Amino acid sequence: MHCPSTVNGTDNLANGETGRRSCPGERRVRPTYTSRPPYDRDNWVTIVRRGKGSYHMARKQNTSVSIADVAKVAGVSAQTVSRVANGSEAVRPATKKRVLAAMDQLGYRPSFAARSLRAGRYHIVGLAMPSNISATGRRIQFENIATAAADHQYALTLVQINENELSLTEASRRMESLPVDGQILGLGMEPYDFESFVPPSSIPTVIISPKPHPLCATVSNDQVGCAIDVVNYLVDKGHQEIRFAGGRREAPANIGRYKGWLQVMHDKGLSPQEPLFGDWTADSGYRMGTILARDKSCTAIFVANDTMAVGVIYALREAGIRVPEDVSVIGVDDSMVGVIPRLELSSYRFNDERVGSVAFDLATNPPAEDLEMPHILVPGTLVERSTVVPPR
Amino acid sequence: MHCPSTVNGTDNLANGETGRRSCPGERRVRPTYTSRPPYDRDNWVTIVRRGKGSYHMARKQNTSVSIADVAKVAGVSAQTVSRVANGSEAVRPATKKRVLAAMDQLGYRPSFAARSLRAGRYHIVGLAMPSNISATGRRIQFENIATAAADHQYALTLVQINENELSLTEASRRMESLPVDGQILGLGMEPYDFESFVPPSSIPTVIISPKPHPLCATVSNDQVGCAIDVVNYLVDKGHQEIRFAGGRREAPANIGRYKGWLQVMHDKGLSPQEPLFGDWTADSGYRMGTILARDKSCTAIFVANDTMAVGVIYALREAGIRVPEDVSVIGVDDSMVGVIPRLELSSYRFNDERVGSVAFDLATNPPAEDLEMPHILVPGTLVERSTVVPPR
DNA sequence: ACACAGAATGTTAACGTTAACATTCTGCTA
DNA sequence: TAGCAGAATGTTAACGTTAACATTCTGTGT
Repeated sequence: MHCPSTVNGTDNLANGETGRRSCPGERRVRPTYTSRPPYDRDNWVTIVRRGKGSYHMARKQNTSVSIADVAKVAGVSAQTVSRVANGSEAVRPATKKRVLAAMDQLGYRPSFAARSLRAGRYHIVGLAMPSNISATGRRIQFENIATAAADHQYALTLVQINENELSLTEASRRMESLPVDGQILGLGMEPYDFESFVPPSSIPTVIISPKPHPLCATVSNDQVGCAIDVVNYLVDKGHQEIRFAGGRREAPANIGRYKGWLQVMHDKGLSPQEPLFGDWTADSGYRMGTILARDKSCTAIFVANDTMAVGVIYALREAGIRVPEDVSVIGVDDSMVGVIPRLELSSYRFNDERVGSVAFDLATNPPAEDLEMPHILVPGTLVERSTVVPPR
Repeated sequence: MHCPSTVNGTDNLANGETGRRSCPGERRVRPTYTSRPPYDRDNWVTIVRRGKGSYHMARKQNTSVSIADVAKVAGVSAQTVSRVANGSEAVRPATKKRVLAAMDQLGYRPSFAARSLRAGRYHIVGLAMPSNISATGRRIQFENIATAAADHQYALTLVQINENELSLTEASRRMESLPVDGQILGLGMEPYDFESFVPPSSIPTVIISPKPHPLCATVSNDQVGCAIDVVNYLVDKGHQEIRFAGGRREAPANIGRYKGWLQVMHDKGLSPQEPLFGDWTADSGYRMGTILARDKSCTAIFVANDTMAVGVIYALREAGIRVPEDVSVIGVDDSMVGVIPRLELSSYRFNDERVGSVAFDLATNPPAEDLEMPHILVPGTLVERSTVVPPR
């Protein structure tokens, strides 16, 4: 993803000896620019300051210092250095001091590769995700897995999967060549090889999926449960004509929410009207809203995410329908807090933190060989704000 | 971040032999639930299905298969296996076939640890970020670094830094014990040890920072340049009374944008009115909007991000001031596309992709020892939409 | 001063891979 | 059919670390 190299005249200043390309307008400035108020945009200067003594020296012996080097300098055996490095008790204070001094002097850092070669473990979990991490849900999931890992002193290694080829097999294959103790596959959409995927024997595998998999542990937000809770809530408030405004038809999350809505409507003996489907954006919500505005009998709308819910509300209000006085609206995700002033959108908040920690847990501490594969659905909670009231 | 263990009665089904805790409401369901329309929320079933032959077999010899095992089975030397594994030409097709068969049979995977111990490289870059990755800007940065890494066949390892102790030294220390060839430190706020930080000699280090650092390469979006472009644009449209509605006072991004605004106002001989500051949220924008609504001479407002710009616009409109007819408003980030229907907010879009690729590039292919430390500011582009027009 | 227990330190080997060199094949030429 | 070049394969050693065992200290009690 390098910038097209339309390098303009003044730009060559930024091309270092390494041959790095720069983009038009990109510039290097001298270290002091922030303290020079009359910021001069066209006067690009190349900085000259360099590291001092210690840093420069350290760079010299860049070619990794090994435990043997430290041992030689400290006048002890490699094993003793290892003991000091690992905080063993059985080292005389005087020796320890000598070793620490030698480490410091040489800038010794234990080699991750050598350590994990011995240990057979990495203390890292891998996460495979599609490239557009930003999409709500995915992003939050990612963040929470990262947090769970950090809580357990694990690092997280990310493998980006091309949006267009969501294949569990491919994701897993790439992960296998990386230093990970377990892998979490969060591909969002159901990948085409979901059924046929066989997890590698070498690393525990968890799939983030609302659908169970015969050979892998799976974790997910409980989409159906979410819809059940939301629709029950609306019914409890007294609503009977509850419409469903969904997201992308084939999205697993959308399907789950739709199913839950349908089920409760049936269970309660209510007649579900034609569901609508959008594409998760506010615009598609707006479009559905214009249609829903014509349904005079409808008193509540369950929208499959908050972004679309905003669109629905705009459309309703433009059509002269008040929310919540005339029609109640509830979304999913609880993602609109602090984004739109004076909009207190009722919503459903998933427990992404829990999903992350369960996924991490299953990936690093997999169930025993002969146990069944867990399929865990994590419930969220309904967030009451002000867009749902009893019908008039 | 485990769930408090108020495990209820029915819940113990979910407690596997591994002693894993489950949360109330969490459940395991049988694999077939999605195809069982009358979804029964209270009937939790534990799945029993297990892997078949091949999978089970593979699990057996879990304790990693080495190159020597493959060699033995294939009746060749380890070196030959290595050659096959690395796609060397110099292997007779018949031999290659035997080796591949042996690999397949045993489920051989080369050991990352051993390989990188030999190679001295990992093909992984490390990224240190504060825990709340979601914050606009940071998230996008993250995503773009991940993409840049993927483009170069690198994986990305994330180290989360506690929001409350943003220390470059600490971040770097943790990174040093991980398998990374280079590190990118993106701590957001300026960490307290920015000045005193000495990068490790072992791995190339890049800081994402609008301020240069004497010992490290630095990359950043050009905040000052952004403001300069935006304010010049407003001036070109004919605006003279241009107010600034900023974000968190001490945030580096906010400071840069403020400085750029101030500079252009001075350069153009315009008199800058008192700047306002919020906290990046729509609510704070709304608050600033109510104040700005009282300034009758102001014709344009430069808001330091889009979220606040939305708040400002709401407040203005509620005060009966039309946007853009009476007052033009422009934000930064271009983050509101598709979020609010019918709002076409003019904005400034940073080139985060470029920042990510430059950061990655500097981390994996650092400038030669005796070169000056680069400090690179990446410009963005102004996005004209419909909230800026010439003043009446 | 001597024996001895236990602490401190050292030695060896192994983790899995591959570069560099060594050896053995293969097919071809004279 | 010997000789040979070059292809195919094998052997050795090293990457940096640490578990397991071996050795050497140290101080204490006689």
